[in-house]
Amino acid sequence: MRNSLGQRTHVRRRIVESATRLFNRHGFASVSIDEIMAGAGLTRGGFYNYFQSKAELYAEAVTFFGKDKPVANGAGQARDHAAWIVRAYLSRPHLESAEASCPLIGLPNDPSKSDRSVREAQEAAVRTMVEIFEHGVASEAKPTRQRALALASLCVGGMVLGRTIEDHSLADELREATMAIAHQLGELS
Amino acid sequence: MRNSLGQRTHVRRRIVESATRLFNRHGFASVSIDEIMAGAGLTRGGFYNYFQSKAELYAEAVTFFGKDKPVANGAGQARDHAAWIVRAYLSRPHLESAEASCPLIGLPNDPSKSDRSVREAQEAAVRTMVEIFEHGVASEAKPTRQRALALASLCVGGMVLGRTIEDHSLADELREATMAIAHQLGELS
DNA sequence: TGTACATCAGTGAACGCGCGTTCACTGATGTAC
DNA sequence: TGTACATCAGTGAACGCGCGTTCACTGATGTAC
Repeated sequence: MRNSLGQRTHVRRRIVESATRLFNRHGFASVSIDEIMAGAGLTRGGFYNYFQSKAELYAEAVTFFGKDKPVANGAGQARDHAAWIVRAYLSRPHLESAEASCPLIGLPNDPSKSDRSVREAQEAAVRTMVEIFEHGVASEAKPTRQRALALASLCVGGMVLGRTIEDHSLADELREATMAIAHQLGELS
Repeated sequence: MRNSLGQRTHVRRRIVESATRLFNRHGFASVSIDEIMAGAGLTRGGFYNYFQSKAELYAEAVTFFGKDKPVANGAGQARDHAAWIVRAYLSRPHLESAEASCPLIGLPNDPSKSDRSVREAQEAAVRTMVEIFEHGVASEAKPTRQRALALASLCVGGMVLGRTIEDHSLADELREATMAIAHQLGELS
């Protein structure tokens, strides 16, 4: 199975995609390399042909969070795009989705034990999120940065809490209350 | 060392206190029974004289979160007490403290893998927090419940993000922005 | 009061399991001739 | 075009470690007499 460079690149991307899906949903510690590789259609041992460690892959998966989102570029330039993002972020599909998710929701419990690269990637993800909100908040809503920071807290907090609640009606109530306040905050609607 | 019932109760409380401190700070998975027992001045093996499993202890430690806080009873009846709580919750000491913390900040990454009792305890902690805010929000700030739910999201989200950020100036900025918006939200200041 | 025995909180070694990581091997593909 | 060999992506067994849990043991305290 000696594959060309194109094959290698393709396989590598499949691993990163599988990892992104799993890490963003379950967090660093709760995902095994076995699961990641199975998700990419491979077996455990091949992992180290592509990455030096689990932490390196995690950092790579998280680093690009947001970077490739449509809202982060192009179509996302409109000043009210924060509204769109908040609605998507705090939507029921995002709450319940087993697929797409945000890495900030499943942050490792104890970042102090993590690699430097892991922490840097997480921090960069936070900055990216805040920047997206900062550019997306209505320009007349000042101070813009303060609101962007609070929006980040609201979105992440709402999802963290929502995911721990099994009672669907309470989870929905929390999600919708958070969304309503977030919209007020950004003067988004 | 055959101790009286009073001794047993005392030792048991020491274990729970040690566990609360560690779980609230680091989360369920990142704390070992060794560490908990060392924190109580004992060794590993004795743990099962007091608890059936790590999950049972975690549930007990989390269940009483907020129940014994001064803000939750007595002095906390004043209508603006949410202001006091929010300030304490989003304070720099709480962000940086290695001691006191809130179990909701270090929620296990993957609650779906946890015991039923663990999830129920977490859910109860969320409800407690929301209730405290609901009673503490200024009565003229309506809808009270919606604001209480959003406050919970803000507080937890702010701390989760703040704890992942190493850059102190960014962490402080986020903390303060979140606090400012929270105060506006509860019409608290 | 003193002695023998029973109890049981606490100890620390050991077990089992999951998982990150390593490694010897395989077999399909590419290259040399 | 066909054959022999080299490469290396992928495999799966094995290793090492951490940690939850179990268990045989110890030794201080309480009780019976």
